Amino acid sequence: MASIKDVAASAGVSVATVSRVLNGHPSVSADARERVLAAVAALGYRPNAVARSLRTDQTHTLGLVISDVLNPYFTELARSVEEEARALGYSVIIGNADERPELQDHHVRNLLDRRIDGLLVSPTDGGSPLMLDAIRAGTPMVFVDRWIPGVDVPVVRADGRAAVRDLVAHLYGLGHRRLAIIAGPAATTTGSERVEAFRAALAEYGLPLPDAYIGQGDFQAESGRRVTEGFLDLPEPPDVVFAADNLMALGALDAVRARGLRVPDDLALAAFDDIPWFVHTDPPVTAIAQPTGELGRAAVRALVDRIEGRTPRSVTLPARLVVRRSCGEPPTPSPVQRSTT
Amino acid sequence: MASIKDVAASAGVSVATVSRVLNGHPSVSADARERVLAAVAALGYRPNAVARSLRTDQTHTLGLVISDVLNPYFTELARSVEEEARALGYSVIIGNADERPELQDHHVRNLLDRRIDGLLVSPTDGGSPLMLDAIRAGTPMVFVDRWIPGVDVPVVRADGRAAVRDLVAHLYGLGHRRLAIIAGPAATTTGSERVEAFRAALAEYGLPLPDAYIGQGDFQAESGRRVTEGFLDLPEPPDVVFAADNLMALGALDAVRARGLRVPDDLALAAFDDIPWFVHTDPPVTAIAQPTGELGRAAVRALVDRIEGRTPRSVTLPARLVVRRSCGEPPTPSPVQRSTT
DNA sequence: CCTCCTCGTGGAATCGATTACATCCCTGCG
DNA sequence: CGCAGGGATGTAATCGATTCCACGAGGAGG
Repeated sequence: MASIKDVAASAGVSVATVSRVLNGHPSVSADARERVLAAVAALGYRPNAVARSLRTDQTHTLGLVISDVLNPYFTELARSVEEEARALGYSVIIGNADERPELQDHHVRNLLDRRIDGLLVSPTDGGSPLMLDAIRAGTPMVFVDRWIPGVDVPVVRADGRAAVRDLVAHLYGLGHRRLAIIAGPAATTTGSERVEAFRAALAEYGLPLPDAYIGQGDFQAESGRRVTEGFLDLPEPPDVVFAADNLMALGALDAVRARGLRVPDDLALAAFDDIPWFVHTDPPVTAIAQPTGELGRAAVRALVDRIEGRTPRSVTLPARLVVRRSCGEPPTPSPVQRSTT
Repeated sequence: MASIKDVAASAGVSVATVSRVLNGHPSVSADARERVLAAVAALGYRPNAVARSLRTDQTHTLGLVISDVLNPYFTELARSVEEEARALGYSVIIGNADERPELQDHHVRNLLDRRIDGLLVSPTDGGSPLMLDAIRAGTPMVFVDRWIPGVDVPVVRADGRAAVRDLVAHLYGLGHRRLAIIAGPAATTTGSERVEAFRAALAEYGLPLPDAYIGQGDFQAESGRRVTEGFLDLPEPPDVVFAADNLMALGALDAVRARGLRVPDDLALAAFDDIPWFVHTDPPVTAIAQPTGELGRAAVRALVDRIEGRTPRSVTLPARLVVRRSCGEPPTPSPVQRSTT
């Protein structure tokens, strides 16, 4: 592969001049510029990004470590992150942690070794020593969706509290009184926050949230299935389960179906995170939708602000309830937004 | 960030010795090795992958350019690719082409500039000049899922012909005679092959495939919707539509639902690519399942073989029919595999 | 006891870019 | 006509690693 030296030789100039032409430096004669450009075209020369990065100490690359690529929510997030990054002149390397802290560390280490300019993380746990070190060392970082409490890193996320309150209102209106939740890992902020929001909303209606109605999941489908089976085996099973993410809702659906029971008649279901498939499941699933694309874009903007020396801001956007049929018919005629499809 | 020089200074040895220790070169005294390791630990030193790559001309990185990250099939593919690559000591940079040739070129160029060791591509079109040049220049490359005819690049893919035949047998057995297909872009191999396999299978039953029953889609949900509406507007609408990928099937479902019609009574539906959600849609969707994980792993192995100087092999694995309820009840009692859930 | 290897080690070149600094030439002004 | 200033260009240092080569010390064999 042709290098800058080959171009210089072919154009009859020095490498410095070639570099100047390529970087738009003003003081280059029209003649030299022309010859260089011709040589570049003739040789099909492309600058070696590796060499450039070594010299400039910039890779124009962002790292994105997400909890689970198979989760459509994170897929959409990754997509919007890449789009916005591309628009700002950055590439993105995605690391999939699969909800496993040691895999998350693997990716963080790998990305750091590659000298990415900044890191976007949706932490799988409360923060490994590695991650804490990276923050302390000043690695530009932004948390997205989930975060690690107690560290000074901007956070871009959705606030689901109002939507959870709307959901509980909706459920209460439909006559449900025994509400259960499939929680995410307590080590994640989204895992614990969603339970707290749910508990607070229930309290407003004087409803309890007994321990037996809090199932411990791990944001994966299998745990949703297991927890739901546990709920159904209870002497007094809940009327509704609220899954803290879409994959656990899928697992819950599996479990209900495997028992030959029906949603919402035997057990109602709602989920955090809305995805296109929820429109077409049997029945369509009532869910809390996050502004996923906007979160991804805002996260990139914050990170690039930090990288380029501006002051990044934390961003919190509201989530909203999308009522479908999985909690009972007909939906209460309320000001709450209805699904359009 | 500490460099190899800092380590050398702190250990009281030369950079050459540090490098030898780090790379497991044999001729280093136990004493020196110990001092170097201590210095590495004390400084928290991590080798700069950028510098190393410049010198060794290897990045230990694979590029993966896929057609659409939002398509669960490709997400699963990406995941298995990353897993296998990691197991073999490589990282993966994913580029999402969004079914747009110019975006595909953007990513190929970007990956080439970063001097990735090899490229895994699921081409969105018949091959841009850029891609053809890269192949000619000897870039290690492997096609996965889709490929470009006429070039000497190993292909890892699933053969769906037998499964399509099984599907047509199933449909015929249920009494369907007017079968239509939502095709993918003709410029992609999977786009045209699936139509051909469908046409061939229909011919075995003496059924025609009129042009009006071939809808041109682009593998995205919206096109599935549009094409399905066209079918429904026909003076003689089809009994069944077969969508060439899962997203167009989703669009078809949307279209049917928007008209207040029902699957399978008013229009039966089958899809190429099986995904977890198809179990829970209303009704569960009959689909052709590819061995996605195995495809991803085989593709990585082929590419790494090529990179490390061994001879890569093309791989073709069979797809299989998974019967559910979207084409009618009850499924014919046939030797064909039934969905277990 | 001398020579020859081998082992451990350091010095320095190298990968492909960017960029500070030096140089040269030309123009404009006093 | 001479000198200052600025534009165009080249030389060389630099980024952080790897690796070839040379060198010194020490052990083995004659």
